[in-house]
Order: sequence, then structure tokens, then C-alpha cells
Amino acid sequence: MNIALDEKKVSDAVIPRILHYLRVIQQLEKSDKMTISSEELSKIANVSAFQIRKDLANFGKFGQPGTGYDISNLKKYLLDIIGSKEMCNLGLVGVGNLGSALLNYKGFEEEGLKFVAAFDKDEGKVGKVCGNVIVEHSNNLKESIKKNDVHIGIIAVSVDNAQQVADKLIEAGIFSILNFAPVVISVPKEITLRDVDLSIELKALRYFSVNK
Amino acid sequence: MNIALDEKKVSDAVIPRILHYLRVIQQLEKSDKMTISSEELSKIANVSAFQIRKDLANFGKFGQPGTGYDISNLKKYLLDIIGSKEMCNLGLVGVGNLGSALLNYKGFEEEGLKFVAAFDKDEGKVGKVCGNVIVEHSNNLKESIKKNDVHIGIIAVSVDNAQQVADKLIEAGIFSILNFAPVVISVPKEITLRDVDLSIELKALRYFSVNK
DNA sequence: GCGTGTGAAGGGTTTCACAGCA
DNA sequence: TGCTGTGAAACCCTTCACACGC
Repeated sequence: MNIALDEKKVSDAVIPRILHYLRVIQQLEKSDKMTISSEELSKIANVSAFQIRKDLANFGKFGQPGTGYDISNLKKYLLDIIGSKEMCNLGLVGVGNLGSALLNYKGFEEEGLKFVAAFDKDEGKVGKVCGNVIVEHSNNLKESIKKNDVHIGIIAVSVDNAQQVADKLIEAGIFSILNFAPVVISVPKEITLRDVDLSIELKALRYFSVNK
Repeated sequence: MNIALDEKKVSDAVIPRILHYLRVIQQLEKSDKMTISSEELSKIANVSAFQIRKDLANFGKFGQPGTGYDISNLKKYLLDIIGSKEMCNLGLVGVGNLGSALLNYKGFEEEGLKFVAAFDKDEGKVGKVCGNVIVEHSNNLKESIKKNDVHIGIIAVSVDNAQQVADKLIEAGIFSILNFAPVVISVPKEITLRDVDLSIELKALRYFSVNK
């Protein structure tokens, strides 16, 4: 029943799936079902039942043989696994179309994600209210990141400025970066960087669709 | 030298990496370098040189032993592999914050991706010009999708409407869907669906950062 | 000599089959 | 009986080492 983080290294592929299961469980919570078997979950999540049981077994024994998993308990366990108990503070750089959309998106807060700072180098945008934050000038970045205890930096600037912004974020003490600029950024290996490259998503989608 | 598509099934993991190499090559094109070795490419792309050579070998022999890869040729080959020669038509459903940002993003066109239609159920948005398209009412979806030859449908509506929109897109003849709604959508197996779930990206980022 | 392309080795992840428990 | 948890098998992907070509 113990949640065994850091005991043995859990495969990287597991975590996105755990988060995916959590999505499904959140949907199921709205129904009147109390328990669910790995087989049923499999059909909704499009992941094999074997895989689901193996993934969960990485972290403990949550299921009842003969019955399945208690939905509301499973949710708690999954949240524990990914460590979503406390709020995660986000800082955004680049308040363009995409940046504004992210700041104004209402869905993050209930997921434990919260924008606490936003930056732009355009004086015209500085001072503007976007979502729950007031846009600051990029010159304030380092100071504000520390003051607001930002955990994750989000890059939503143009290709030309992305590397430079990444460097500034790292200099400000950020260890986790989500990059939306369609460019390959280099960071020291102690920094965790993930890219969301929509052109790549769309082209991969087309490829898989054609070669299915 | 032949591009051997559909000869033997290429692993799914290869394609996103191919697109990633293409990003790097596009950046390199701006420099005055003419050729690059897998070793040099490895450092920029953060992928092992073995991996790069293996990935490319899936599709043919592009490299010069002793020299490396000709940058502008490699670009052509990579574009061939992923079939990016002709324009890919995009249709968007849900002209909210995120939807508008996507429609107004200038970077897609040069990547061979083009919005040709956008839909919303809100009468107030219908008729508005966003990027290169005029927003249509969702009731026109089926007709307009066919008329404009939309290849990929993009879902940027709320959680509650996502499944229904997916069903409508499929009914309209769409086979490829990119879903931004943070919900698990079910589609028939002949449909290719990819999710971009930003909350999951952020939480995975945090997990990997903490457990690094 | 330098760097690619590739068969073989290695490692890791998914699949399977079944023991064990409710 | 029904379904989980798990060691073993199968599979796939990455890594390696080296033969070959420039």
C-alpha cells in the first residue's frame, strides 16, 4: 500500500500514462461507478489492461482482486504518485497570441497549476492584466521569478529569442522549462526541458494517418 | 538513394525524431556550413549519433562516408520522408483563446500547414476574420470541411464538447485529429488521434524535474 | 584517415500466463 | 468465479563495433 517513489527507477514512459489514467479517472468520477477493472479502464484509455496493471504495480497494490480498483481511492493514489498535492507556480515569457491564451485559460488552476508571473519585452504589453497576473518587463525576470517562487518557466516567444530567454530563465534559477518556440534549445543537463512543437505534432499526425 | 516508404514498417518513434532533425537542419541552413556529420548533429539535436544514422538508414543512404551529410540535400530527403511537399489543410473547431492564437500564428504556412476553415457555435464569433479564414458556424462544419478539402481537424473546444466535435469531424470525413481539450476522446481505430494536453506536459515536466 | 551504413549485442518495455486472493 | 499482481517470454528499440567507401 506504500507509494514507493525513488525506490527503483520507474521507466520514463510510465509517467505520461499515469497522467493519462488520471484524466480517465477524473471523467469516471462524474459517473456513478464506484470501482473499475483494468479491463474496463483499458477500453477507455486505449492502453492494454496488462500495461495498466504493470504501471500501477510500480507504485504499490491499489486493486482488489475480484473487484478492480476503487475509483476515488485510485485517484488519490495517482495524485500521490505524480506529487500533485501542492500548487505548481508557472512563469510565462512572451505574451503574444499563444502566451495570452495560456494566461487566460481557466483549466490550469483546478489541475494545481497557476501562473504567478508573465513577462514581455514590449513596453506596450507591460502593465496589462492577463488572467491572474500583470505583465512585467523582461528586465524584471530574474528578480520576479525568485520573488514569486516560479517552478516552471514557459517559453512562448519567437524563434529568434527562445535560446536567450531560456538562458535567462536558467540564470534566474529555473530548472524546468516548457518551450513552445519551434526551435531546438540547448540547456545544461541538470535542466529539464520539454518541447511542444505544434508543427511537428501536425506533421507527425499526417504521417501516421497516411502510413496507417 | 531511394526513399523507401512502406517497404518495411518504420518504428513509430522514428518519425518525431526525423521531424526534430529537420528542425535542426533548418537552423543550420542559415549558417554557412555545407555538410554535417552525425556526430556534430548529435550534439545539437541531443540524440546519439548511432541513433541518427540508424534513423536515416531506414529511408536510404544519404551520407558521404568521410564527409557526412550535405545539409541542403538532407533537408530535401527529410522533407520527402515525411511527405511535406504539398500543403496540408487544417480546420479548427473552437475559436476561443487558444483557437484564435493558432489561427493567428504566422509560422505554420512556411511549414506547409494552412488553416482553411474555422468553426464556432457562438453566433457572436461567426463572420469574424481570424488569420486567413472567416469563422463559420459549427452547423456548416460537414459541408465546409468537404468543400475546403480539410486534411486535419483541430479540436480547441471545452472538455464538455470535445467528444461531440470529434464525432462531427469524423462524420464529415476527417481521418486525422489533433485534440487540445484535456479529455480522453474515443474514436474508431481507422482515425488517427493525437492529444496535446498541456496540463499533462507541465505535470510530467515537474515530475521528471523532481525525480532527476 | 574519417565517417557512414549495418549486422549483432544489449537493454528495456510490453505482453503473456498464471498463482493467489476476495 | 473474477480480477489483481508478477515472474518469465517475447518483442522492439537502442547501442555498439566494424566493414566499407570517399
